[in-house]
Amino acid sequence: MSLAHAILGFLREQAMTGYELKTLCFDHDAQHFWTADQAQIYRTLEGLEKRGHVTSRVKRQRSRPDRKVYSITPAGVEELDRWAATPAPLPPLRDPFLIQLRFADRLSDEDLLHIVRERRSAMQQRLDILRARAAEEAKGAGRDAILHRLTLGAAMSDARSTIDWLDGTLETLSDLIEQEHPTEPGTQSRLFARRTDERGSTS
Amino acid sequence: MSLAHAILGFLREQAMTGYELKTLCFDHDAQHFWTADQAQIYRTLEGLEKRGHVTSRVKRQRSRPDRKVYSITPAGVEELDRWAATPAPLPPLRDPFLIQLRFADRLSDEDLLHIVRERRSAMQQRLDILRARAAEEAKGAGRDAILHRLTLGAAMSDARSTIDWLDGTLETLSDLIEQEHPTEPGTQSRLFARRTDERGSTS
DNA sequence: CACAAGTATATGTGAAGACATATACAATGA
DNA sequence: TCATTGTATATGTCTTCACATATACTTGTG
Repeated sequence: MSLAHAILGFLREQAMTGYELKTLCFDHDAQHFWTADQAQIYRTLEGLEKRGHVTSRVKRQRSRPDRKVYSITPAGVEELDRWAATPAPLPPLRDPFLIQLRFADRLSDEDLLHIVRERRSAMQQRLDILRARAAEEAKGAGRDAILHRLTLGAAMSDARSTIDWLDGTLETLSDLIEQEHPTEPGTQSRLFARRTDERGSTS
Repeated sequence: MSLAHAILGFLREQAMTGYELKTLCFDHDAQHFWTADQAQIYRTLEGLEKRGHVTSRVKRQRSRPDRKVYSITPAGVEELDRWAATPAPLPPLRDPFLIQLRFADRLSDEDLLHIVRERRSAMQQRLDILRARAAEEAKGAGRDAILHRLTLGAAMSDARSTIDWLDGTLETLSDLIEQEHPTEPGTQSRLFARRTDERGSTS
């Protein structure tokens, strides 16, 4: 269970509540490699406590709901290290967009180009966000900081290469469409308008 | 539900049984963009039949279990086209390996390099398989064939860029380790042995 | 001859994830 | 003052996916 180990990882850095794990860790730090639901986090914490990988103590608060602060146990640390050193199988290839593309032969030219362009723009947006985060966290030469930066780099490299592939795909498809029903010069439709920028935020 | 639409796509090309969908389609054609369990396929077919997107008729066989051949209905075709033209949200970034890397700061140098190298080799293997498939199916200039090749290209481009990132990561980590505890010339450990090939099958 | 592999469908079960909703109170802002 | 936002935990339910197992007959292999 990956989520459990991600939680152990964050708790090893600092004891925290479920709420903090969600808002500080999963919504920011881990955003580019693991996203998690609030409900899932709480239920996973329960499970970890049952297994003795974490412990909790409740802190009373007058003005707010009580905080249940979770700490990692030695058994939890051991489990995390064991898991982190065990090569995991590759995640299965599974992308709904590629299903769409695979079976897009009956789509109109407009719809076909549209879904690819939308995909590109969504990817560009993701890349922009990643770049912003990378710029923020550019400091630190310790092992931690370097590992953290490497994971960000993985996400960025992935987004970047996907965008490149989408651009190639767009060209292939444009050529195909043009070839299927050639237009006279001057009659060229807006469909084939070239992108104006290659890398910048397309927003 | 992506699986349902993938099934509709294959059935639009040809009426088939659940068994054929599994062995001919999902284990081969769709291997690089959607994998599916046999049980899932059968249950999804049931659901599609209830919704009127497919119909089935049973063919008696003396020597073998009966075949239940599924065909797509007009409603199914409509649903598929509608779905294929609707831009889907990006799949969430979620990779257990990046969790491992993010929290690998307490791993030994050996373990750290080991999981990255293992990952590289698994990716290389995936890429080799994809290349073999691309070589087999290099024919065809129709829309179908081109779209199919594009999806293969997506998977290959992804694997390739991941390998590049892993190579960069390996260098970063080697440098880091060397810097943390420098070795005298001649004492250099096997840890830092360079890869012998960049792109070929590392097997 | 025994055993494995291929053809074919189906069910049981459990984990993981997605989404909604309940509770409770404080501070902030329109 | 009324509504929203933030802090904080918890439960319910549904879908998707993964893994195991049952059934049944045939063909090929050692």
